[in-house]
Amino acid sequence: MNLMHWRLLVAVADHGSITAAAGHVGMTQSAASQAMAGMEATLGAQLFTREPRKTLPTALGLSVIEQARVMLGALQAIRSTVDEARPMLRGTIRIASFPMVLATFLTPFLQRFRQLYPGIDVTTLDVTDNEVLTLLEADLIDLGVVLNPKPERQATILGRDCWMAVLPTNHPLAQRPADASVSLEELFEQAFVLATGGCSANARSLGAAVGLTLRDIRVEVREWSSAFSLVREGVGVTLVPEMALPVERQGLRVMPLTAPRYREFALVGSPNRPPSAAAAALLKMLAER
Amino acid sequence: MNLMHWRLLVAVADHGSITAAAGHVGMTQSAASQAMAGMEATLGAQLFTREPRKTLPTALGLSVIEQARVMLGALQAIRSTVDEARPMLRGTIRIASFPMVLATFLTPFLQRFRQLYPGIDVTTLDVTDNEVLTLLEADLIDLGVVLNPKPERQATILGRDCWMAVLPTNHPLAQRPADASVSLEELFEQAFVLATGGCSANARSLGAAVGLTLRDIRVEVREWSSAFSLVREGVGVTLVPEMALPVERQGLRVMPLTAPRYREFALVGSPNRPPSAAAAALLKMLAER
DNA sequence: AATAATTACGATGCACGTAAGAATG
DNA sequence: CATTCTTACGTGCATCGTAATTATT
Repeated sequence: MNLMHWRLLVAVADHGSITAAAGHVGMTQSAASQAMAGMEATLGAQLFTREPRKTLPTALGLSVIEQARVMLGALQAIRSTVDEARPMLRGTIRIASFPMVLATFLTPFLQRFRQLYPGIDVTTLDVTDNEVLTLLEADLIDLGVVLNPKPERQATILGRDCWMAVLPTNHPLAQRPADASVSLEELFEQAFVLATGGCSANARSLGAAVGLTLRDIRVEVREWSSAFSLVREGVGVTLVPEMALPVERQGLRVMPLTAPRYREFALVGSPNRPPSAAAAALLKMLAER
Repeated sequence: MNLMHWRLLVAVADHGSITAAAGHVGMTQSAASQAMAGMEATLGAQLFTREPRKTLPTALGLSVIEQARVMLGALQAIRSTVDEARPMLRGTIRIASFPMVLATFLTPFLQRFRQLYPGIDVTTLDVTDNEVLTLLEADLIDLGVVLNPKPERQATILGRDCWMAVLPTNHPLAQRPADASVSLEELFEQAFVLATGGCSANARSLGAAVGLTLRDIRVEVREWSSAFSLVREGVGVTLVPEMALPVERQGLRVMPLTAPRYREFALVGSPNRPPSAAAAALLKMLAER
């Protein structure tokens, strides 16, 4: 009982003749006759009455045909689905992002994506946030991770994290109760260790956005981890994304901001051309996550 | 791409493993692996990603599986339909009716029925209306045609026809305009040819039902055709069912009754036992006609 | 080592086509 | 006599199973 046989069954019903149906599905009269006989034998019931000039469905045949159409419809739907998905089957996506984000958000997501779209090669570049913009502008990558995307740019949010104040345990502000917070204004008055994580979005830019400036920058470092050492040594306080916090926080007091500030990571496509089918699939999956 | 393969596809999705799915549908690992590879090759797209411990559907695979379930559902529906229809596949129905009805209503209907239920033998007996009742009562037949069934008896209407007055062309009442009618009262006053057609429902019983009696019965015959000859010869007028009218109406004036009277034919089952599956199928088909 | 998938290969069987036969109008 | 379905028979492809291979944990 092959699938072709169900097509044949419906064709016989539509044409009122095995011969005509056979021609329609590309079989011999003989093959069609045998196939129909075989189906009836398998089901153990007569589906058509053979009269000299025409073969018409029995009552049971009519029911069966109706459901056979459903079956064939589903089969056709499968074929359409596959054909429509064909552009997304193969392809390449180059994604640029900056350190931390790659490991924290992108990697687990891409693992799932690669599982769902095994034909699409996804390569990632680990650069700075400014370089992402350059690469996007030059169309050297398909997608890039940007921080705090402008609303006019269509961007898909990948995740966000919260800026946290980090102080030496013995710092006066660190003596507040367990669930206390610290305001950006207070923080900016302190001796400060400015860490950038290689990003242009850092404590300084965060302050600038609300008209605050750091009063007393003692050191400026690129690596977040360096900043934590300096804070432990009592050089100053610092402000870092939650994601960058170390597991070992001995000697550090981590406090939320009174008015929480976030940085959002989003994936954006090239500003110059629409995303490829592969990239579109990735963005769609991200949006539906 | 066999139907079993679609079952396999769904089973793989459900079990997350080709091996487990193979066992579930009764195949070897090898056969299953080959089958899946074959399906993917035929569709020209990868449906699963093979990882060492599990094989999970790709995005396309998920869509395909969804529709494959529809397909298999339809297939299962077909199997159920056939199984449920099995009692109606074979059987015997004996139907008793009386002349005219058999030819006019029953035969074309039974022709269609035999086409739709070729496994059911339908035999017909041609008897009088009284005999039908006797046969039904004695459970010697499955179905019988009765005239004007009592409402309390569950009966399926086969058809009806209209009582018509038949007069000699030169009869005084026959001189009325083309679309004129004649009342039962007028008719019963005339010299009358009483025809019965072998039925107990005839002009006399029709009159008795409304308190009229035939004033002047000149002849009483069994065959309708005999009555028409007598009317042509001017022996009297008669009242016959429309169905019984001859094609050749030379010398006859056929007029409707002023208050039309009908006789209804209906199929009823035995009053003692429920109808067989086969008989039920016939009654259902008649009711849905 | 254990589990899972793929590959190789031989065998079975099913479905097809050619061709002849039967039935019906 | 033409049309349609069925039967007979031989062939070929598809699919299956056994068993060996690969790959991963």
